[in-house]
Amino acid sequence: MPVLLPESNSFTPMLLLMTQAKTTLTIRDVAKAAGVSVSTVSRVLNDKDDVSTETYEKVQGVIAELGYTSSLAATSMRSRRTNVIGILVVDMGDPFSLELFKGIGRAIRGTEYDLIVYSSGRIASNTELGWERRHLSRLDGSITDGMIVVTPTTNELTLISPLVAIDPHDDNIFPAVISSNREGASAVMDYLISLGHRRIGYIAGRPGLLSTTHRQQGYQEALQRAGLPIEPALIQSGDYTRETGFHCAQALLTLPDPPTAIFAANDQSALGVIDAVHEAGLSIPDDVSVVGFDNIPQAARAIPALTTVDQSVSEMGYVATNMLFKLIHGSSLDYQIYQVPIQLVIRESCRSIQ
Amino acid sequence: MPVLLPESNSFTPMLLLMTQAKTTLTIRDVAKAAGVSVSTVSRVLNDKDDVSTETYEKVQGVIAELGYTSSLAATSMRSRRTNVIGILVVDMGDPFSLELFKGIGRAIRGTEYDLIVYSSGRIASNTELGWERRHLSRLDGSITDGMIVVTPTTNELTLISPLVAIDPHDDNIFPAVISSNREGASAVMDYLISLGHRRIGYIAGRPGLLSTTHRQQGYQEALQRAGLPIEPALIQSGDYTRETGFHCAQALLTLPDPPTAIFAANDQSALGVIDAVHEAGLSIPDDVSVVGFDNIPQAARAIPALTTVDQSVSEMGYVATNMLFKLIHGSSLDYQIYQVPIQLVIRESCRSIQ
DNA sequence: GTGAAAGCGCTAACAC
DNA sequence: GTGTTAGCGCTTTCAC
Repeated sequence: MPVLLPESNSFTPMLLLMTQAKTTLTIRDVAKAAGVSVSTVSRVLNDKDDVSTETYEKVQGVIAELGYTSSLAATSMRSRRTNVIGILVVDMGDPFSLELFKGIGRAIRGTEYDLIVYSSGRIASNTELGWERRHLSRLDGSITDGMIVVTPTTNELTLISPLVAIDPHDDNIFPAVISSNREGASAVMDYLISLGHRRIGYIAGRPGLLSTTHRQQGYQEALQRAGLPIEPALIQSGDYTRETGFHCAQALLTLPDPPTAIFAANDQSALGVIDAVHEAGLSIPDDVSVVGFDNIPQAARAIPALTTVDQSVSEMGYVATNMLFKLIHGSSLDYQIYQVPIQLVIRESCRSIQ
Repeated sequence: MPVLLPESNSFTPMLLLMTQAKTTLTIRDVAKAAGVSVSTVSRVLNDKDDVSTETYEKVQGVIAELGYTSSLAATSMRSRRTNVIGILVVDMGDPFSLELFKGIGRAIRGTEYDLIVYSSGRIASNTELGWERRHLSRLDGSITDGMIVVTPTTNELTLISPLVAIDPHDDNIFPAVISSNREGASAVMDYLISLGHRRIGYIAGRPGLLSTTHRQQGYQEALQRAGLPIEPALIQSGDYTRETGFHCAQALLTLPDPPTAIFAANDQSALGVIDAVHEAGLSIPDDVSVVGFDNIPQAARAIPALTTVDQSVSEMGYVATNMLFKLIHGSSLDYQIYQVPIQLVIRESCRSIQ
């Protein structure tokens, strides 16, 4: 509900035009004001050492006085180095990206680098193959010194500056930071199995996503390692939503031989499981143990009294940024692929059987 | 803990160099390949109508084949219109910015605009006066068609393209989106007072922040409106943290005549209040009613069974973006200042007195 | 130590 | 309809 304040009556951008009147301040303006040539100003801007102290200070004074800043566009075009790193994301608002930003923000703080997050509104072009490549080349080699890309396919990317991929879904040739979906799911299963559970229900993620596949792989691998059977009836195909989690859990609970534990592939479906357990008049963990998995610590921890798997996506952002710094700087990497560790947050939602 | 995968042994950027070998693809390459002039390619790129269908398709074919994308830097420099809007934030990772991104992402989705979030790592320059201006002019008038700025001071900003300010702390002359801190706090108090509470404790925010001042104003105004006294003993100076919230609440609860309700200025201090109430062996709401305030719905709602004030920062981002679109498009604004509505989420944490 | 001038990739006159 | 050309603001030789 828009609140119209007094001053807002039929606003026309008058004031705005006033403040916009000023034309862009260029290096020529600074040169003119300082009584030197543009090249001298450029030298001062880039801290070249062949400028006399006297001139340097005079120019710096003028720059400060005028409040001049070089245009990113012009600088980018002319020189390789911009001190800007870029992040390419599909959707600015999704939790994964947001979590990533935290880590990237942390990594960049205190450095001399600036950060540009680039995201396109044209959804059509985002589903279309090759959008990453197109957006990438818009920044790469001009505005940014290096890029972090959150995209499933990196194979077809060709670029000029260093790149670090976040959770690539192909055999990528770039340095990358990857999730521990399989390992995390395995760890959950090992834990449940160690508690004595033998029949463990699984609520899978949205079909088609790699996280779904990997988490389910972890589930199955752990069973196999423990010599337990993989029962199709215990595996419900979910979609990472609470509603579906609810229905899947109901299906599991009404099985002739219901599982003693349920493992949900993300926080939302875990919530659905909790709903279903309560609706069935059962209690956690007395009747059934419940575990959830999530990328984002806060999401997982927001569910009280539920054992969860944390896997910090923000850590992925942090590591990726530091890898990129190294690449830009020309140093060799400590690892080409970094797998973020997982953490099992154990609460009272699981009960030991016997 | 870094996980070194097999392929990561002493990695040197060999592969990378290979993929980086390709030099930037320019408009000239496309022109050459299509057998036309650069201006024709430019015309095709910008969908000018004076190109023959034949030529148009030939050029488009080459563009697609080569995977060419125009350089943002070059385009920005030459033409006013880039179809990119920029957001300037101090800290990429703070909850306020992240929440804003959600709304901005939502607003931009499906439009023809791209989004650039700009943030600087140089913390020193961020505390320094005028950083906004410097960063702004780096993008403004070159890369972006308009900007959204999250900064307390907007007075000294001069720019070329439209600007929308988020929660400016000065008498700004730009279109802005502002918080409802005062109104929200007032609404909470009206609610508590309507329940019959007369002695309401307040845990203030971090001194120096405008949100702190405004929320406290709301607290005091509501008391005055109701003809109730403002008792200094009931107002604790907090800092938006859980720990301080805890200590402040303890102080309130051990008063000779303790309040029947406590209003915490944010979600964290509300958590501290809950801790203190429980530690004192008291219960909510039987012994004391508790309310929390927060900008971010999720934060406030994450506290179970606590009445909270929501004020969606993401909504601020959404509205700001749409205001900016209008400005860029040259349309007049519906309002120059938009105040985001607040919402009281009432749960069982408050008890009616008498 | 400083200036003049070329040109980065692109767009927008202006020719033809 | 299409090509030629002059810059946008900047960095970087190359003179002086």
